[in-house]
Amino acid sequence: MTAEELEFFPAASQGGPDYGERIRAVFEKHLVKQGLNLTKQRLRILDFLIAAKRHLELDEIYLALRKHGIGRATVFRSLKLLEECGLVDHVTTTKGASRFEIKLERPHHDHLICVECGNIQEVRWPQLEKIQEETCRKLGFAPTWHRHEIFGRCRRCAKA
Amino acid sequence: MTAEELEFFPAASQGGPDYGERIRAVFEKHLVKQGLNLTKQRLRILDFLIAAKRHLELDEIYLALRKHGIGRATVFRSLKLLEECGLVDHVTTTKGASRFEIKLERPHHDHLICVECGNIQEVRWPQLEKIQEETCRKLGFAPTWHRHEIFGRCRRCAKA
DNA sequence: ATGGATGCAAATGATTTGCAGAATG
DNA sequence: CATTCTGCAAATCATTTGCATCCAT
Repeated sequence: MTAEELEFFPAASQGGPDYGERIRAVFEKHLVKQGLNLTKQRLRILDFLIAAKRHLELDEIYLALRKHGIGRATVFRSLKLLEECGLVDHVTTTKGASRFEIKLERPHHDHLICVECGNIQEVRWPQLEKIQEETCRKLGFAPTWHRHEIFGRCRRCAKA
Repeated sequence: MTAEELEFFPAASQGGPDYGERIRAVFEKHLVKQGLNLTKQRLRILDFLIAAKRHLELDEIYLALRKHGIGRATVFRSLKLLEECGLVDHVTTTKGASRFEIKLERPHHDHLICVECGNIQEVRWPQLEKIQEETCRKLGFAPTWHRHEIFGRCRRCAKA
């Protein structure tokens, strides 16, 4: 396994200059195309996700923003819109709620999920992706997305 | 990718002589150890899973067996027991209910799930397993289980 | 004005649990 | 007899929707 084949990176690796602007532009474009509006609630939810730089549960977002009068349903519907335009992805955890993250300009990655502390570590496996694609092609299976999650105990929790 | 690296097999590849007997033996042993009993309901549920040779939803089992007076809760609790002793595994599908399958003596495999017809195709990726293990070791992550599912349209549905 | 957007509360759907009676060893 | 089991119904919990109202254009 070489360095190209295996790359780790923190969720915070996203960014660069004007990252937030680019994200908002994609969102607005999507909304306009659908005849929808970029409301302040939607913007606030998106900004919160960008700032978090990690996987958030719907309720984490809701609890943080309800002081601004934003309801759970709005968070839910905004996340849906954000997924529709490819800005956001979600991870279905074993038990409990899904976790959402910004994915624009972030390479595809898989997740190591600590069942102890809930922390999610990301890992890139370009080689695995290649094998998957080849397999699907051979089988005539047309993949739209995949989920590859390893559950266990992270370094810190494994020691404790 | 060689033949050893990539192996497909139908869910019905399980079996061989006395397969059902071996499964029942594992179950009974587990129950006895816990001071529990191998009741006729539990046996019926297990047998139904063995006979099915495919991924079943809890409700499929329930609907098939309720004519024998078996309740949903019993199916639920039996599946839990069967997972505890390693006889059964479940796949969390995108939407809807989990699907359960017998796993005794079946090699680990991943799933290609058709979002159109719900069919689940299985695939073995020994090479991928190896890479995963190595990565976890490097990161000090102690894996307990993983889930690797590709969603898309199967050959038949992709054509239609 | 008109259509989209929001928040609330209630519906949904899968999963899980409490409990009283039945079955088991 | 002392537990364990079971089925029912009801509780949970995340997710989703209906609806009256609010807001932006």
